[in-house]
Amino acid sequence: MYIREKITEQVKKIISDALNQAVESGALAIETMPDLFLEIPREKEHGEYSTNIAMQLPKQTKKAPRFIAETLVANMKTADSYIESIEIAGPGFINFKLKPYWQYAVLAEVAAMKADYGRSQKNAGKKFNLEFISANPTGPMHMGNARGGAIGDILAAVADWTGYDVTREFYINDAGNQIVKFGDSLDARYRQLMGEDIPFPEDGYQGEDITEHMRVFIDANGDVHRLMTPEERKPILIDYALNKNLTKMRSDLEAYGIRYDVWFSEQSLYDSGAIEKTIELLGKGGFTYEQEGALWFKATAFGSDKDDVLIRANGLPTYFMADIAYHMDKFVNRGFNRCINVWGADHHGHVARLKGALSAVGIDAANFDVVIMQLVRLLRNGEVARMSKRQGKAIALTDLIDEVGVDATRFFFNLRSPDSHFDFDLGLAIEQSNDNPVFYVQYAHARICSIIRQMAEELDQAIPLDYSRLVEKEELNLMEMLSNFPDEILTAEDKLDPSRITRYAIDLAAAFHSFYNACHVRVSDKALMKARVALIEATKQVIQNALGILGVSAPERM
RNA sequence: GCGCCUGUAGCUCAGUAGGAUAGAGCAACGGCCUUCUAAGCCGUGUGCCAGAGGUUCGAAUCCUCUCAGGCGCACCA
Repeated sequence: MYIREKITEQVKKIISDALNQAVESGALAIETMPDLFLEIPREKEHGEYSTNIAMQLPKQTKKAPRFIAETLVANMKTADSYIESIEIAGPGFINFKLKPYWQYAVLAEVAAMKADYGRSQKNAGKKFNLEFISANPTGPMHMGNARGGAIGDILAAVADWTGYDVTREFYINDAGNQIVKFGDSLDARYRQLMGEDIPFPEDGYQGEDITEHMRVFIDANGDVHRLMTPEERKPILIDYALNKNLTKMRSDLEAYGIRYDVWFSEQSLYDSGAIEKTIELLGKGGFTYEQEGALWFKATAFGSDKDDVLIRANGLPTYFMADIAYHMDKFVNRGFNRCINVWGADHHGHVARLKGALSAVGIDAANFDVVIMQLVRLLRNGEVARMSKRQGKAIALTDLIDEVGVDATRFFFNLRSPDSHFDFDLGLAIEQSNDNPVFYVQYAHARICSIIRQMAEELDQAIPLDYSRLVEKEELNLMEMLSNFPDEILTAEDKLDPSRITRYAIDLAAAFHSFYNACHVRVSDKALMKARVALIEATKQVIQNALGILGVSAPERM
């Protein structure tokens, strides 16, 4: 258990013991114990911890908040604890001031745990599935996928650090209508390249990549497919181009620092019979009915405002149907305890009905959550530009990474919480990449590395390491920041908000830069120097760990 | 019409399990390199927290309504 958590538990116990004591002695009459919530006050004068419990009890106890607070404080036993003093303030806050230098413990913790500092066992033994991006495999990925990629990959890392056994998963939409369209587009380009004068389908994929696929295909295969009927040829073209696209996606994503554990094919749900099984299960539960030749799901029974089609009148299952089977596979066949998907805001309408359907097949929908990420709006010179994959006007993910860099791209797209809407001006991003906050954090790391390199020879091994030499407020503040890291990860997981880690990294870097300017490491007092080297080494380690979660490099020189 | 997200400093955003005086970065201005990386630090100013009601000892945070922007509301995915 980390120092911060240890102290929090201790303070909570002291409060609840005091409360019990007060009740037993008859000083306070309480029927239901209130939830104990400790907060870390914004103002340092209010101590390290504060509780508002006395202000939650007047109704039950029929006593004034100040009186309750005084009674509680009188019952608190703080001997052998981290608490230095307790104070009642304002309308009835109880503020706890910790004994000086409790922060030193964190330096030993970081030194001991190193690259694992910040990890916890909270979710040990549980399987976590994170599905993200899952872009249509009908063309190259665009800039919009960059945000989902950063959010998903980093949230997966966060979950991993809380003890989960994490699987990163890409759902390949290789079935359904868009594949039909894909085939039509490929076939049209094929025939055009073969010299036929035929029109391109109106709603086809107009991107240059489709034509390029067919050009390469023809180079390799000549005209052996020319005399086939389109119906014979399309599956061959689709298979060819889909494989090409998936290979490209895989390598593009690896270049973006994302490696998936599972690439899950939608088509496999049809092939394995998973879809039929799910239909049967839903039917048995009485959640389906037929109408106008289609099979419907009673989504209204789960709070939706209308029912949804599972099987179309033409006999083909909908995407929704496949998605139910897909998530059943995750929970039931593969035994995941928790499944999270990252979806763009344009799919949010799908969440409620999928949760409903999962409940219908007996899955606890509370273990399934969707992080809805607001869409990135692309600006060009301050004007809104539409992104459309079908028209091939999107900015490719690879171009973005080439121009802005992997580190800056991942950092930038994980800087704001997923539900913030944000505008992305490509010109501005490239221009700004020089004072992108990612460099601020990396710079702190490089600075530390530089100092450590130079201190290596000057350190006196004979002098014992004595943390108590660290008393400056910048030093104490830095240690406090380090002690908050484990909790920051837990909160990020709990709130499904990986952007907290990015902002933590910035705050930590800021605490270091302040320290750097206030305190020199190279000082004539060798014992002080040694203690400060220990402090910056711990800082370096935590920056590394944080950047590691973000998938951003921690350069030793800049 | 219905639903989801958002509205906080000039700009981009934190803060939203209710808490004490609402915070950062950018931009502006003024300082700091004859010992460790100035991609840095220190300082100065700015807010009807979109608006109106309500709940509460206490509301940026919870509830209701209104306004504004984004996104949905298919036998597309």
